[in-house]
Parts: sequence; C-alpha cells; structure tokens
Amino acid sequence: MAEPEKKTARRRRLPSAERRQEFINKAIDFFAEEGFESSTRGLAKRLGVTQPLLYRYFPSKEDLISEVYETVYVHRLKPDWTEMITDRSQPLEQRLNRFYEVYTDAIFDKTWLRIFLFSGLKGVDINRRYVELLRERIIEPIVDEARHEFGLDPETAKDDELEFAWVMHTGIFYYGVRKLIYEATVLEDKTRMIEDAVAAFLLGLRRKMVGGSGTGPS
Amino acid sequence: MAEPEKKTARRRRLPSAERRQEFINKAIDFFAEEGFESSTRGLAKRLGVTQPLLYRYFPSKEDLISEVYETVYVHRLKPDWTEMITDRSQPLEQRLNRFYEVYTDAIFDKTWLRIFLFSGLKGVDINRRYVELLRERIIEPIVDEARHEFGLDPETAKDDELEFAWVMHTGIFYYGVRKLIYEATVLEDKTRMIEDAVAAFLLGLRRKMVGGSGTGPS
DNA sequence: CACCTTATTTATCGATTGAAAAATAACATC
DNA sequence: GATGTTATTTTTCAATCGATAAATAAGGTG
Repeated sequence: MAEPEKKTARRRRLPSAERRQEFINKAIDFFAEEGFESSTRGLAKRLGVTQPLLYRYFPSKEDLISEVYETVYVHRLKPDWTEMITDRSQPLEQRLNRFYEVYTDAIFDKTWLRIFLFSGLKGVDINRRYVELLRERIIEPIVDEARHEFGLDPETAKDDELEFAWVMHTGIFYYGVRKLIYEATVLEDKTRMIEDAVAAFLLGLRRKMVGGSGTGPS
Repeated sequence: MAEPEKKTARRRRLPSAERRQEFINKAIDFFAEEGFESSTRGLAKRLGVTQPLLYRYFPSKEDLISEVYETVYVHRLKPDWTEMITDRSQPLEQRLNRFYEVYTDAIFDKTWLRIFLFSGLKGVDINRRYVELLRERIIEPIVDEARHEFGLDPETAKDDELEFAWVMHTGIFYYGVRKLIYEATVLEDKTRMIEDAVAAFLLGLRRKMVGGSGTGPS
C-alpha cells in the first residue's frame, strides 16, 4: 500500500565554484543567527545537503568560519568612504552627514552586526583589523578635516580629539545595534539621529579646539 | 615502588549555601571568558570539583546560567543613579559628569561587559529588561533635566531628544567595550572622555531645544 | 552506450556533551 | 564511638559533536 518510497534524495550536483559560494553565503546567515558554536549538521540541514558534503569544500569547520568572516568583512568595505570625508568641495558637516548616511546603510544589517559582535567577543583577528581600518580611514580623517576646518595643524591631532570622534562614531553605530540586535524601539528617523550627533560633535570639537561658547546657561 | 597513590581526592564539604554562591560567582568569570557554550566539565575543573556536583545545586546548565545572569545584572544596579542625575542642587553638567564617572566605574569591568554582550546576542530577557531600566532611570531623567534646564516642559520630551541622549550614552558605554573587550588603545583619561561627551551633548541639546549658535564657521 | 570523473550520500568513528544513578566519605548529633 | 544525613566522587548513559572512509549516482566525453 505504501508507495515505493524512493530513498535516495535527489542530488542537484552543482558545479564546485557555485556550490562553494552558496555554502559560504548561507553559512553567514546561519552562524549569524545561531552563533558559531552551532553544529555543522544544523548548517547542512538548512543547506539541504548532508553534513559530510561540507567537508568536501572546507577542510574543517574553522576554515569555513574563516571564510565567513572574510566574506562578511570584505564585502562591506567601501574604499571611497575616506574620500567622502575628505572631499573639501563641500562643508564638513554636510560631508559627515552624507558619509554616516551611507555608512549606516552599509552596516545596519542584522547579519553583519551579529557577525561583527560575535567576532569581537571571540577576539578574532579580522575584527581587530577592521577596527584599525576604521581608525585610519574614518576616525583620523574626520579629526584631520575638523582641525583643518578650525585652522589647526592636521598633523598634531590630539588623542582626546580622536577619542571624541570615536565616541560619536560608536554612538551612531550602537543605534543600529539597539534597533537590529536588541530590537529596541529607536527613533525611526535615522537621518535626524545622524544630523544631531554630527552637529553636536562639531560643536563640541570646536569648543575643544578653539574654545568658544561655554556650556552653562549663565 | 610507586607510592600508595591515594586515589580519593580531598573533599572540602562546604555548607550548601556558601558552596552554591561560590559556584555562581566562579561560573560568572568562567562563562564570561569562555562563553556560555563552554562545558560544565570545564567549569567544574576550574572550580576544583567534579562535574556531577554541579547538578546537586542546579537542576540544569540553563538554570545555572540564569542564576549567572541574575547575579551579574542585579549586583550592578545602583538605585541612586537616578538621584544623582535629578539632584538639582548642582549644575546639570556637573551632575552628568559625576554620574558617568560612577556609572562607568561600575560597568567598565571585563566580566560584566562580556556577560552583557553575550546575553544581548542571545536575546536573553534580562538584557531587554536592563535596557528598559536604563531608559527609565537614566536616559529619560537626563532629558527631563535638560528640558528643565532650558525652561521647557519636561513632560513633552521628544523622541529625537531621547535618541540623542542614547547616542551619547552608548558612545560612552562603547569606550569601555573598545578598551576591555576589543583591547584597543583608548584615551587613558576616562574623565576627559566623559567631560567632552557630556559637554557636547548639552551643547547639542540646547541647540536642538532652544536653537542658538549654528554649527558652521561662517 | 560505455567510461571516467566527481559531487553527493550512507555509514561510522572517537571525543565530548549534559545529565542521572550509584557508591563513598565527611560531618553533625546523640 | 555509633548512627544518620548529605556533600562529593565514581561510573555510566544517550545524544551530539567534528570528521573520515566507503558506497553511490549524476554528469561529461568519446
């Protein structure tokens, strides 16, 4: 009465290169949701293939994870970010607003943020490299441009100025974390959030660099 | 020739209450370092006891983890934080500087930050509750005090003002993450970092609330 | 159609996991 | 010092882990 029940599952037999990339892409989503401690069997199930097949394409789970990191981080890197910040044909405030609009469009992605946070907690090397890259290509250029704006020597950026830029940057960054990771209620107007942060940053930086209006109401 | 090799390890046989608390306290450090996926055997080894003993005190690994969360979060809660912010006998800027000095002293701890970040990624309920508590006891009071300072109705705090306070707050918070989790080089002068952030926050907020000095240099 | 390559599955291994059951020894009390 | 309680260890189990070896079938080439 029961049907013949063909046991052997259909095999799609994709060419190697595509298959490999498909595995990596879906592994990114999988590990971002479940964490890197999740099993290769769970991943294979989601992929619709058997678990040993993964080992045809990656020598070990760790190698697969490395490729996940590499792909995730590399794909978000836009080399023209620095140019957006240093393009003096526009006012600095406008440049920063535009940059953070674009930057947050790139990284405010649930998968990316989770991978970033996971890798940071694990002390993975690529996370450190990314943070260093941020400093070189974003934080330092921002402070340099601000010093230029205020007529100071760009070469002598102070540590507290860089720190101040970090605080603004990570404050904006964490808006995405609160929204997409903690799923908290945030201001829906992202542009407004950025403009307020950038404006306060420049106000505060000018106060630090060239003195100026105090803070108290008196 | 070999010595008698007494097999049975010495047993300390601590009273139940102390033992339990000792387990929780050391479990906090253990899971903060190794992550919550680490084995109960690894934990027992660090505790200097056998693994099944853990199950005398906690019905399951998950129950132990819950106690870890509870202990970590509860121990950091200082109910007088709100009072520090709302004590109008001092200028607001001074209050905020003092509050963030104390607050960061409390949470800039490698173990606490790691547990917080882990629990956030896992979507644990207590993390959400903590963030909501932050809003009620810190973020909203800050904005209310600022509105009072600028002669506005404290009851009509706008969403963008709360968001702006969040950005400053999380920017300060992330200074600790960069230093203790990413082990990045940060400005050693924490007080300076706080003062700059708070000053810029108040400058920016006054600009938002009552208008005032623009940002551009012209 | 025959043949070869290789993508994929089946089956399995040893290690490790959370957890339970049973044995044992430390301590309190009389 | 005998006795009962219970903290602790020893032993063990079933499930799951990453990984390997062998069997199988899909597809290309002649």
